[in-house]
Amino acid sequence: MTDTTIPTNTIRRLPRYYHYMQDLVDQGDKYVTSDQIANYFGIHPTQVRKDLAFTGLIGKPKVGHVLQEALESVRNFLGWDTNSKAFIVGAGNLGSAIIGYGGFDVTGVSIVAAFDTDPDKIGHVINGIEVFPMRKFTDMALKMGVKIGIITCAAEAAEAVANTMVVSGITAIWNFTPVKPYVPENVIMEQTELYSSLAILSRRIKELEGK
Amino acid sequence: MTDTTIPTNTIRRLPRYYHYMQDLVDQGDKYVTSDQIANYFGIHPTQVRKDLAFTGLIGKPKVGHVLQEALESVRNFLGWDTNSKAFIVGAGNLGSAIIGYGGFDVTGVSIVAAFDTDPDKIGHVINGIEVFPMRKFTDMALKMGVKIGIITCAAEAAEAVANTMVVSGITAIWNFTPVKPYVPENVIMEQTELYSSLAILSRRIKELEGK
DNA sequence: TATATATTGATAAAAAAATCACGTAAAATC
DNA sequence: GATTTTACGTGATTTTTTTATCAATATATA
Repeated sequence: MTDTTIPTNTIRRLPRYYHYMQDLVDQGDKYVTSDQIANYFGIHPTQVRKDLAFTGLIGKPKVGHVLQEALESVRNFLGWDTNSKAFIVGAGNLGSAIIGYGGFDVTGVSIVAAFDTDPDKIGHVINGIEVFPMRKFTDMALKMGVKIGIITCAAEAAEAVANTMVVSGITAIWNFTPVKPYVPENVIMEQTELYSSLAILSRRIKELEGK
Repeated sequence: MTDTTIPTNTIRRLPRYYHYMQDLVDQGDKYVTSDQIANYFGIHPTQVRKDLAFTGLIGKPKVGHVLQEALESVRNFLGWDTNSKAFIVGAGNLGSAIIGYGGFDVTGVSIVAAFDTDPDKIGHVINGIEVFPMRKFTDMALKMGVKIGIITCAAEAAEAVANTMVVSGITAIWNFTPVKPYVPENVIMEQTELYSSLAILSRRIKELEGK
């Protein structure tokens, strides 16, 4: 319906609201106001309203939002209400951490198989997920209709892995390497660079010291 | 000198440029142009110029930048030229992944000790880093003058851990939990939420399907 | 039932970020 | 040596994002 693209920042903030609202439910609350959320995160109430409005949520004056409705609305908006399978390539430390993270359950994404080229890793089971040889990727992905691929291998291999993913019908890639693999336009790529966060930290420290 | 605050987005992009430029060096190049970087990342050349200008770098028309100079300039700007120690709290999957990541070397940050409350984890050595009981945190941090803290424990413990960090002289916190602990203003906090990335992915998939 | 209050959604204003456009400088070519 | 080309830096412009304002409305209270 809405043809406007959703700001990435909005999408980034919503999971936080979600988590906070879940906490409120757990402690027995039934309602939440935008001001409450804004206050908790130290951001502007109007921003929270705008963000929530994107999900189609409408609140009641003087009351705010019914938590259950709000949670559902965000869940639905983010696509967390449909289950989808993911393959992960790279069963090293980072891969294992992602596999074992557990926190993704709520997003409806479940990692169903891991892949690696290292013979020492193949055959192992991490948190219930088996590690298969990389050459089986395409076959299995096509057969199982997997659409999400996670890249946690070494940077040098990322380009090749991304290529394999594309030809295997993967339409969304979550890439943890600092490399930016070339993929067709219709493939969604989300890059999480661990050291860009560290960069912000060390830069801010430097700024502080300069004062 | 410059009293203007640096846009976070600039700081986030610079490590990517850095990595790309490092690759160019590795393949024997001596120079790089903004257009080259922009082209590689699919962004606007002016943006690259502006970003690099923040680091104080000035290029030569028709040539671009000497790679070695550019790398050094970025490194210096990001504070990657000074070594600093970090403590990590939570030696589970994610913590182990961060400890074993290795990619942080270039940033000058080195993780020197891990902490946990789980007796099963205490005493273990992960990638050369020993896991200490949490109660030793403050003592060790003060003694070693550690300024960076990384939180990879369970969300429920994050608030308490952050408090401990603050009283232990930590001035910069990298938080992987979805909780937003309260810290004094002078403490820098950088939040990496793994599932906010996943949120973007599943939302974009949904948008695509809607078309 | 009337009035006060809190919180909403919508719209306007401000701020920030990204892009464009232009003049300039170094190298390459003629 | 003159001309062309390429890439630079920077100020102006556009776009996007965030913040402020305000009328409307549901609840609580008198």
